[in-house]
Amino acid sequence: MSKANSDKGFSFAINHAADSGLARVGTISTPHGDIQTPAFIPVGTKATVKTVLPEAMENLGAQALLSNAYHLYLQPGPDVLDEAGGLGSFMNWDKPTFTDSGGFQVLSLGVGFKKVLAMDAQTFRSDQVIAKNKERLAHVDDEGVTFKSHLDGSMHRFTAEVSMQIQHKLGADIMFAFDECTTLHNTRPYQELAMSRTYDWAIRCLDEHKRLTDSRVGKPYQALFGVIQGAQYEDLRKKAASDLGTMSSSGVEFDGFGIGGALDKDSLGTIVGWVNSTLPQEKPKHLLGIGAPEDLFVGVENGVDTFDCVLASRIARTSAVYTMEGRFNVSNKPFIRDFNPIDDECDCYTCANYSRAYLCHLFRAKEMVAGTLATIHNERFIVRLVDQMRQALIDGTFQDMKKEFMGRYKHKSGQARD
RNA sequence: GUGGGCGUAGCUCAGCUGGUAGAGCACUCGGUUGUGGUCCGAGAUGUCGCGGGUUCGAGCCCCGUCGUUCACC
Repeated sequence: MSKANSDKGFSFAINHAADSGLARVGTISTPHGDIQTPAFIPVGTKATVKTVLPEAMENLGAQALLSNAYHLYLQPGPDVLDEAGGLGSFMNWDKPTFTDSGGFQVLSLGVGFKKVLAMDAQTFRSDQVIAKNKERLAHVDDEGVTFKSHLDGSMHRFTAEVSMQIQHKLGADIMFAFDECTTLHNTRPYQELAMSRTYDWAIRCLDEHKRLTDSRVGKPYQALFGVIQGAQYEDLRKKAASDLGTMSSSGVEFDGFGIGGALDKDSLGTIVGWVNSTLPQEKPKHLLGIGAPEDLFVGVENGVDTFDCVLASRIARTSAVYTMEGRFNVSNKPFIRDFNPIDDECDCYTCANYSRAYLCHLFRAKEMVAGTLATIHNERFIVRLVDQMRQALIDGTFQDMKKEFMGRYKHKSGQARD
C-alpha cells in the first residue's frame, strides 16, 4: 500500500499488485470522488460525450470523463467554464474530470496530417496517413505552438503557460502537461528535439501550475500529470520517464503521468513496460488515446492505471459495435431482420431494450439516436471490460481472462442470427 | 394537329467533330485509437426507350415508332 499527495485532495493508493509484472489495482482520489483503477475514462472532448447524456454515462459505469483544452479554449472559451464553476459543473457531471492539454490537437488538427496513435505496419506503409493537399496550420518552436483554429482559421498560440492557464480555468481534477506529440514519420533527431522541448515545457508547466494553484485560493486541487514521449526508442522513452519521474520545480512534482506519442501497435506493451518500470511505482499512469480491446489488456498488464480513447464512441457513430465475439457494423444488410440484442452477454441499456434490427434501421434512416444507442453500448462494453480486468487482477485470474477473451474476440465477425 | 426539347446506372445527369459508357447521390463492404457527428478506401450496377438503316465501327448520323415535355393552333 502506498499513498502519495494525500494532503492536497488528490491521492493514489495501490490496493493490490499483481504477483508478477507491472499490473496493479488502485484508487485515485480526487476532490470529486474516487476512481477505481484500472479504469477506462470515456472522452467528452467538448464537454459532452457525443450523442450521450451525462446520466447515461454515469449509468453505464463511467467513473470519470476526459475533455480537451484545445477545443474548449476555442469554444466557448475557458472563462465561460470558469464562470460556470468548472468543467464538471458546466456539463452536469459531478464525478472526476480530466482535461488533455491540447498539445496533441494543435498538431493533429493543424499540422497537415492525421496523427495516428497506434497503428499496424500495413497502415503505416499506406499513404492514407500522409498529408494530402492540406494546408500546414501549425508551427512548433522551442517556446510553443502557433496554430490556426480549425473552426475559423484565426491564429492562436499555445505555450506551456497558456495550456496551464486554460486548464486551471477549465477546472478538471486531473490535467496533462503541454507536450509535443510526434509521429512515427519523424526522424530520430526530430524525436530527440521534440522530447527535449517536452522536457522544458514540463518544467514550465510545473512552475505555472504551482503559481496558479497558489493564486486560485479556495478552488479544489487540480492534479497535473507529466507526459512521456520518446516514440519507439527504448533509450528515449526511459530517459523521458526517468526525467519526468524525478522532476521537481517550484517545489512541486507531477501527480501522475501520461504516456503519449506514436506507438506501433505491436510494440505497445514493450514501450509502456519501459516507461512504467522507470516511472515512480506509487504514482498513477494514464495511457493517452488507447482503447481498442486488445490494447487495453496490453496496457493493464504493463502497469497502466487509466485509459482514454475516442475509438469506442467514434466507431459507434458510424454503426460499428463491440461484442465478445468481435466487432461488426450493425447497419449491414444481414441485421435488417435480426431482432437479437447487439450482444446478449451485455448488460447495457441498449442491449436490454433494443434489437440489432432497430439499430440497423436507425442507422439507415440516419436517425440521431442510432449514435446514442450504439455509443452507450460501446462505452459500456469498454468500461466493463476494464472493470472485469480489475476484478481479474484482484482474483489473480488476469492472464486466464485475457486468454479467454482473445480466443473469442475476432476483429471481424457479425453473422446475423435468427 | 403542327413544330421543338428530352428519353443513358435505383435517382439527378455528363458523354467534345461517330471508336461498344462515366460522375455525384443511393446501394454493398472495409477502415477510424490524447474526437472536425467528419472523412477515407474498396466494390456492384447499364440489351444508352424500341425497331430499322448508313458505317469497318452508332449513346452520338438518318428513318420510323413509343413515351414525355414545352410552344403554337
